[in-house]
Order: sequence, then structure tokens, then C-alpha cells
Amino acid sequence: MPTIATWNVNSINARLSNVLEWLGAAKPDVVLLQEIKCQDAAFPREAIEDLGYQVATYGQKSYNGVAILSRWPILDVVRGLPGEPGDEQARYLEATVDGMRVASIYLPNGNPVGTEKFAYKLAWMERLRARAADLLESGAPLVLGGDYNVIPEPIDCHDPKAWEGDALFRPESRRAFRALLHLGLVDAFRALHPHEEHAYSFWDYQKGAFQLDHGIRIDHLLLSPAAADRLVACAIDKEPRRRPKASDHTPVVATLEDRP
DNA sequence: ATGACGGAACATTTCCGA
Repeated sequence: MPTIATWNVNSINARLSNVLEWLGAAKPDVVLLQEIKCQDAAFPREAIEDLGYQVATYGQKSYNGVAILSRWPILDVVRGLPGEPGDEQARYLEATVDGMRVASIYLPNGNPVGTEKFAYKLAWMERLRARAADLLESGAPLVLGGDYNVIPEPIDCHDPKAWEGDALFRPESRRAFRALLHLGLVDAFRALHPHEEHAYSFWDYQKGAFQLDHGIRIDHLLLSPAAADRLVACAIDKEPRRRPKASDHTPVVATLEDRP
């Protein structure tokens, strides 16, 4: 059965050996990467192609950058989130793989609240909602995966009080995330594990956060009804976060039934 | 109130992230 993963790698070149090892061990079929932190030409394409993946990237210098890896051809690629032609931040890459429309999403952080950065986050989320609504019209399977930089509910963080007021947990951010769900999108992990606590996908590098399990769940796979109907498993793989030179995020992996 | 870690780059310091 096909698996699709999302992983914010916090620089693909700093993380290459960890990424190659994980691809070889977990053997995901489709991978949505965020924060590749390089331009397209600097992406280590050959090393990943050698493992049997096709590669599409949408990079920029130093910051942001997203990519899609797939065992199947990557078709009809859209670079950038529609709705704001002047937006030069590389945070959205969309394509068709194995009959599914997929997108790799690196949603803006939005801190500090009260600045143009928070306004950009909320505007970006509205653009994403509009794009998702368009994509849902076809009824084809759709997977919107990535680093949403949103803690959906108190259960999704170790200490809700510590996150009060942060852009990741502000009511406006959570409401905009719920607006995506209200379109009919399903949070794959939470749908299958409705009460699971300490299910985190990010732990800060500082203050021993990983060892203390002071994490947050901000990396999400949102599935359209046609994709959610095929959902059989969703897991957070903490193994890459334990390794030396780890990203501060770890992969989230969904398993879908074969196409009917 | 600040820093703590870690990455990139016009780099021995600054900007950014969550």
C-alpha cells in the first residue's frame, strides 16, 4: 500500500545522510519535504534519484524551500501558492503523483504576533483555504501535507500555557486551520488517534526539549474525502529525531489503501 | 527580559526559526 510522508528537514544539505538513511529504511512512496534551504540547483537530486525517486523542487536561497519525492512520475507541477503573484517565498509545491494531487506546504511561522509576519501567515492560510476549495471540486484524492506551523488543539502540545499567545497557537491561527478541516479535509493522524497524547512532530533543539518530550504537533497530512476513505494508518516516526545532526522535526507517514 | 540550538551566508556576526 502506498505511503506518503511529510518532513521538515531543516536544510536538505545539512540533513542529507539522515534523509538518505531514512528513505532507505522507511521506503516511503511519496515524500513532501519542507525547509530545504537551498536553490533548486543546490538540491542533492542525484543522491535521491539513486534511491529510486523522482524529484521536484521549489527552492530559494537560505530560507524556506519545498520539494516532492515520488516513486511515480511527478506531473502537472505548480510552483507557489496561487493568489499572490508577488509572493517570492518558496513555501508551496503541488503536483499529481499516482493519481493523487499532493502539495508540500511550509506555512509561515507568523511570530512575532502583531507584526506583518503574523498578518502574512493569516493571509497565506486564507489563500491556502481558497486553493484547497478549488482542488476539492474535482473529487480526486488530495493530500495537503507539510509544516503547518499550527498547534491545532491543547492536546497537541506539552504545555498549552507556554504556547499561549504564540503565533502557532493563537486563536486566529487555530481557527484558520479549522477552516481547512471544515472544507472536508481530514487530519490523518488525529482521525486515527483521536485521544493520543505526546504525539509530537517537533521538538526545539534547546533546553533538552526532545529528551523531556516537550514537543508540539505541527506537521500535518490533510486528506480529502477520497483520500481519507483509503486511509489505513498514520504514524509519527520519531527515529530520525533521535539521530545525531537531526532535524528539529520528524516525519509523519500515512498509509493509503491501493487505488480502487 | 534573555538565552538556550542550529543552519546559511555579503560569515568570527547576523538573521531566522518555533
